[in-house]
Amino acid sequence: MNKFEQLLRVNHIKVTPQRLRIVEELYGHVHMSIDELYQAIKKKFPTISLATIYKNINAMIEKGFILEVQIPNQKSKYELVKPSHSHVVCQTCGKVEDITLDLDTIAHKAANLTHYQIKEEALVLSGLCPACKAG
Amino acid sequence: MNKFEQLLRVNHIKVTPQRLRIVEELYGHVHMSIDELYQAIKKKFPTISLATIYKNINAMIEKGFILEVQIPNQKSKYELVKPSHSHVVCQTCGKVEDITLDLDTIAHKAANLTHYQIKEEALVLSGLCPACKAG
DNA sequence: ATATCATTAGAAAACAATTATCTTTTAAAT
DNA sequence: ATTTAAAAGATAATTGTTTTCTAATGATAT
Ligand SMILES: [Mn+2]
Ligand SMILES: [Mn+2]
Ligand SMILES: [Zn+2]
Ligand SMILES: [Zn+2]
Repeated sequence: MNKFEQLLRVNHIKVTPQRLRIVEELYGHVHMSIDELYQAIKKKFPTISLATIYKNINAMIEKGFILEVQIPNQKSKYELVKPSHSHVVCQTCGKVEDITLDLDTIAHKAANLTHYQIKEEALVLSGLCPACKAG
Repeated sequence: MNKFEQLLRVNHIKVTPQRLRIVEELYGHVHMSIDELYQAIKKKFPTISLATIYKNINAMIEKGFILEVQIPNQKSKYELVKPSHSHVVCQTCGKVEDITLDLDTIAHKAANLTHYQIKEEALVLSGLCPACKAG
């Protein structure tokens, strides 16, 4: 049993070929929008329905092993859950990359200032990637 | 000439009663979704069209004096541009608050790690507000 | 103040994104 | 192998956003 099949079983979600391809795609591409997923999966799975993508993405978010990443001026991307991290986005070419930054200090400061109990942090930094900066 | 009228003129956008109400509402409520704006403005302006809200919000974003704030599990909110700041959101009641945090260190670290030129930062912290934490 | 012109508001239609419904198929447990 | 609940796929319905068109209005010049 491969790791993607395991991922689905561990999360008590039935293993189907469509779901396996979704997690395989996300593993390979890291961040994908609904439509990017749909287009990618259609190549090997021409009959898949867009509704299947939506339903499964929502189910997987519900189960907690994939995550929505909101990006300014783009459709949301989805990714497999992994250790908490932030994102940098290129305003020119749209590329999205992971970056690990320690937000603990910031989060504590925020908790002290607002008296909120902070549970999640979402940081997106936008700018120019090395390629677009040069070109 | 009041400050809202000025805000529109300074940004080279024609002053209309509908636009004045939009910026007045945003000034009063700080963060509002399209629909919250629509409902609020309809009270004093029953004939306003939803398309007018959309068109004006987009125009004002274009001009650069209002800003979209993306929030997990909520529709985007819009606010008048003011000094850069972050947001805390209550996962229970949905309340959104401003918080001023210094992200410069983080942004520089990110620039060094990724070689991106960072131009904007969007940080949203989610958790429980004091009221929901207690109740 | 009035006339002019470009822009905007409003209404409706068009378009896009997402969710719900229904039937057939399929995964997995017995 | 049989059974059963869940999922896929197709489609319709819903929701969200943009476009189009015409009448109204704000800005500018007279
Ligand atoms: Mn990521
Ligand atoms: Mn704000
Ligand atoms: Zn780039
Ligand atoms: Zn709350």
